Amino acid sequence: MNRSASIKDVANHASVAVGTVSNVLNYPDRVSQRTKDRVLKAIDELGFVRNDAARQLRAGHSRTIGLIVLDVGNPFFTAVVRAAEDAAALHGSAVLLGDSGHDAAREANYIDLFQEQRVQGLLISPVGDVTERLDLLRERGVPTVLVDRLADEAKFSSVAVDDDAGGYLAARHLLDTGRRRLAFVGGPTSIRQVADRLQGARRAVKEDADATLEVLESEGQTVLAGRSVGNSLVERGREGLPDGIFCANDLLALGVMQSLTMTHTFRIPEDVALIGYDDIDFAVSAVVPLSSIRQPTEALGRTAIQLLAEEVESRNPTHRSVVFTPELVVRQSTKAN
Amino acid sequence: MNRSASIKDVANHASVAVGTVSNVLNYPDRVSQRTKDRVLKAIDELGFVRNDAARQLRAGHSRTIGLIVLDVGNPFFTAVVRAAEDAAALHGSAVLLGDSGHDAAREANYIDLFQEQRVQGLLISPVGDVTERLDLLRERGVPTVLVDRLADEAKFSSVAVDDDAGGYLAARHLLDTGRRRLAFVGGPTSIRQVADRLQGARRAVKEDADATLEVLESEGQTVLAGRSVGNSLVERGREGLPDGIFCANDLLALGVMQSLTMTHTFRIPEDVALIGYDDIDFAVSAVVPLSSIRQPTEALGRTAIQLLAEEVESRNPTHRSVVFTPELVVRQSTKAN
DNA sequence: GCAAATATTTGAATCGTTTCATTGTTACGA
DNA sequence: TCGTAACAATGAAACGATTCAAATATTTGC
Repeated sequence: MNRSASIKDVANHASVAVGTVSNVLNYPDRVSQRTKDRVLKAIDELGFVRNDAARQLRAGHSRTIGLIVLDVGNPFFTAVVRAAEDAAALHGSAVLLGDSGHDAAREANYIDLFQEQRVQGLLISPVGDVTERLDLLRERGVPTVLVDRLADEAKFSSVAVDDDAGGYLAARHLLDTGRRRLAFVGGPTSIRQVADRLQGARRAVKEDADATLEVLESEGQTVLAGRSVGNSLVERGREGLPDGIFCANDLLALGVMQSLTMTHTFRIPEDVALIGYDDIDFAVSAVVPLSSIRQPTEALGRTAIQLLAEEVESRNPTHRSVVFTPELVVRQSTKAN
Repeated sequence: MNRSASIKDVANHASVAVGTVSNVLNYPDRVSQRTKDRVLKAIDELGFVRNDAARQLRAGHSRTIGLIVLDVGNPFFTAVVRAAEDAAALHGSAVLLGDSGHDAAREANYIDLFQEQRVQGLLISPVGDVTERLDLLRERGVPTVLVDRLADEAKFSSVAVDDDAGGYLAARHLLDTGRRRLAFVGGPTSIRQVADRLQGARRAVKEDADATLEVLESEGQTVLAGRSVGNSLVERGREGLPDGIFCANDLLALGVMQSLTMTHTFRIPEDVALIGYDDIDFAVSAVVPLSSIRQPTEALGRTAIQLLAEEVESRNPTHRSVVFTPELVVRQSTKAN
């Protein structure tokens, strides 16, 4: 069997018209039970599978939406992807996933590919700035929603998480559990996420007159970078040590934790409380389970799809931006003394 | 601009025939420079983008291949995905990615979707056994390659990694660095990967008459499961302790490491050597950098695409299975005494 | 048993591209 | 000047599904 069966083959085999087969597939109520049975039997016998290309051609658009993420390996995006897939399934569409890997050229490739596929719309976490190509897409009327990046509402809808609020939440929690000499670990501050989280932390500390915040800039956002910051803290000795540390992400926090616990000079949370950001899977299984700030990834993904659906349905292009507030997850590393 | 421009619009605008526009797009050499310029100008002015559905319909197949993985969050699959995308790009095709999340229903959905899309072929890490649906696909002549699972060569091509060899490699390394009382941590042994790795370790231990292997079954493959095994080892005290531990994956190994280092009774690697499996990103940044067994994910992805290309091109269905040998990565946790 | 109303079925037209046999054009050697 | 390649451009036919006005069957009410 070389060429797969078409609707015409099914029609012949069941001795009906092609339109009838189509009706069985799309409007079963219009067809009598008898013919429906015959047609379904023929479909089964021939192993007929709808040709989506032909269907799309006629319909003028596909039933898929494009999703371009910066890095499928990042648990944050993985979760968004999953939520988006599930939400899209409810709308009867499927998600085409592209991974730009922070590479503008790959991103451009995917944008072009998805445009040729006539996707219903596009969800994208853009590499760097909103590019020309993306603007062009918008002008051509392809509904587009930016993910994890705030956008000019005149141009795009977008969903993002409020990092300032997350920073505030983390610092507020440390303060509320009695800590007074806080430290922020993260860097470089040129990264928007890091800067916003720090700003939120500053805001919380200002509210308590007797509290202080020290900034320890790290070289990157890895476990190793965290460990190196931790080591410098250990060298300082007991008197200079902050009693509450907020790390810009969980990897940093795990590194700091390794340094502090290895020496056995400091106990977490008795001597120092420690909180991270992102609530990655490893947070719960750290030596001391790590408190963290959780981003509502499922809601983000779901909302992205919903905004996209709104754009697709409404003819006139009004855009919306939705900002989510992250959530505090308390574990042992910040238990009150 | 409501409906996007078609090739016919371009033809009118440039005052040429539709066939000529098509030639400019597909066989630029057949067209004179003068008309080519005119057509390209028209394409640009109208913002024409090829409609892939129409192209596919005519061609009878798409330029995409489907890839269904068990879990995009798993670093192993993420790496395979990336390699497959790059390799496919070289062949001029794009990858449609689906995440079954170990769920047979989602897997089935993707198989159906991809079939409607008339993908050129399918790469799949099946949930559980090779299902009926997959067999059907094969019978319908959709080239299919199984990833990370050995297959009956009469039916499918496949790429996989030799877990027995990996187990052997890990145990052999412990033995070669002077360890004699080995322990294997992993479970449940009903998982093929776990069983194979254990079997390989047994094979290595048999080669050294004075060496022993003890099996410590864990409840799952997580950090917590590892920690609980580790704790029971600590309770045993110094005399009963193995001097070399091989864990069925890195998460387990990290858990065991946490237990042993926290108590400060045992040192790694001086008292106990520890080796994991998978070489996840966290392995290098553990408290004691963890030795591990690395799977050649890039080669796996690349080869999967290549096998698929072979199936697509050759009319007669001969299948190949490629088995990769994993690689030992030595770090501090198994340094010789 | 008949007309009207309703339910079912039909099949030609359409979507946008590629293909390919045909026609038109140019250049060159005899 | 003519014949013949070689090259360019043409446009109708095909791909497979959906749509919809028209044709045909069936049911209903009287």
